[in-house]
Amino acid sequence: MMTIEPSGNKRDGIVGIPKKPVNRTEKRVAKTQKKLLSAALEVFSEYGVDAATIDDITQRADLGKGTFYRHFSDKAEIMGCLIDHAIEKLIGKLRNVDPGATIQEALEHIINMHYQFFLENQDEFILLFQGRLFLKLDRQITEQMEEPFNRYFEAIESLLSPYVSEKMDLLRIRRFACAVAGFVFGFFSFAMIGMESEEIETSIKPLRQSFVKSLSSFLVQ
Amino acid sequence: MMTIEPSGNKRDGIVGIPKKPVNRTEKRVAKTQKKLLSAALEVFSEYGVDAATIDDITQRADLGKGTFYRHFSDKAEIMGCLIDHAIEKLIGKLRNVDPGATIQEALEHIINMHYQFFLENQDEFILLFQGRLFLKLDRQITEQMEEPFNRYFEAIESLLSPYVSEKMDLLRIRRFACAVAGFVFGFFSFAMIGMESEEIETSIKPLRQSFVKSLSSFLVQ
DNA sequence: AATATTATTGACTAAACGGTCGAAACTGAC
DNA sequence: GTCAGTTTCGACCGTTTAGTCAATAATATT
Repeated sequence: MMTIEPSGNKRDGIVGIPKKPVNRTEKRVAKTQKKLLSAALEVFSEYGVDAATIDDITQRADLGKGTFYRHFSDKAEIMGCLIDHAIEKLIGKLRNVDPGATIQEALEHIINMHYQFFLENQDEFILLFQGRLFLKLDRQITEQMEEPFNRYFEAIESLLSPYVSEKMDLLRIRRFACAVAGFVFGFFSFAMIGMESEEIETSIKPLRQSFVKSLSSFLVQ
Repeated sequence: MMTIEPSGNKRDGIVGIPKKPVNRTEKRVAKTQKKLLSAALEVFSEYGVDAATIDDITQRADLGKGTFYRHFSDKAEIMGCLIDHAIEKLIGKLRNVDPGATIQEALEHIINMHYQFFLENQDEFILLFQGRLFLKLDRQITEQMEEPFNRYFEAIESLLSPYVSEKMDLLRIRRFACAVAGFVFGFFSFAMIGMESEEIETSIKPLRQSFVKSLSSFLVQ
């Protein structure tokens, strides 16, 4: 009656339109998948992606081990789903910007949305940052991992393109995206061991202002 | 004749004064340890710390497996040595700053030295960044990992203390250190997938200038 | 209700890994 | 050269883990 589609479509179910389940079987399947995904997110952020085992995930999800393999081919695949999901959430936040905003306002919006996202979704923040590590690591995994990050870059690019002159090359925008992402990710990463969580909010404000000033001059110059 | 000292002193041998080996046995031991450390550094940065196995390390070092356990108690210990070493190298670069420099020059020096360090020691950069991940992860490992990072913070603090008023609280300096480290680490991390390596150098320059301006106003304000 | 289809289960297997230990190689002292 | 002390070696063992599969439970169809 209903067979779980092979590899390609699994991610679409999460990232794309969630296709309302119609009958009980589909509801059960959706529920199981959701349980697996949220259990994996917790476990990955607690133990680290590498240290986490399939048993950790299924035990936390209160499901049999075989069930995992009916939904995902391995740990890399479920991690890919989670990264996709997290990035899509972050991109969604970035998109709802006031169309009449100045460039400074747009920049502040970008940084604020990153800030908000990390505060609200610490697990996903940690996950994204773990994914970010695969730099020189195994090529297969790396290339698979980079794709959602590229979508993220493109989202920032399209958000800023209205503000820059048409002769503005993509390279500059990409540089900007790197700088913002690096600043925000990196700042929060370090802030988390360097200061208490309540201090982060007060300390980010003046720095953000200066950073926005720097960035806007970097963009128009 | 010569017994390898237990746990505590192993790190000193790397970080502190390297104590010249006098006889052939000590030379051999030093050489073995060096082989293990550089093999581990390569393997960690290629496969990731968690994915790397002891066999990976000893095979790359062309040594027997038992030899590893004669020098290090486990993977965490050898990683601790490598992180110590990398941070010490970075701190060393930070220290040789012109005593008569202005605050802007000092800030640029800090950023430049980070930049230089990462260009010259990509493996160690990746290693430090992997270490940075252990945020919510297992407490024991986390606390052990944070100690060298705190030394790093302190180095930046002492470097800047001459320039700020004596009423300047440590918290502000720590915030600054977080911002610099986050900016540099994060920028390079993202730059490595966002742009080609030759572009990084040209793109960091204008951004660094603006960043320095922001930071100095953040410090004096 | 009976049957078919699919999802779930968890015991099981094979492989991988961490860590050990006795043998062998190396070194220095005599 | 011999002997004692030390390092190195890699086969070995126990544990852990990824992945399988036959049995079972849940749902849909008739």
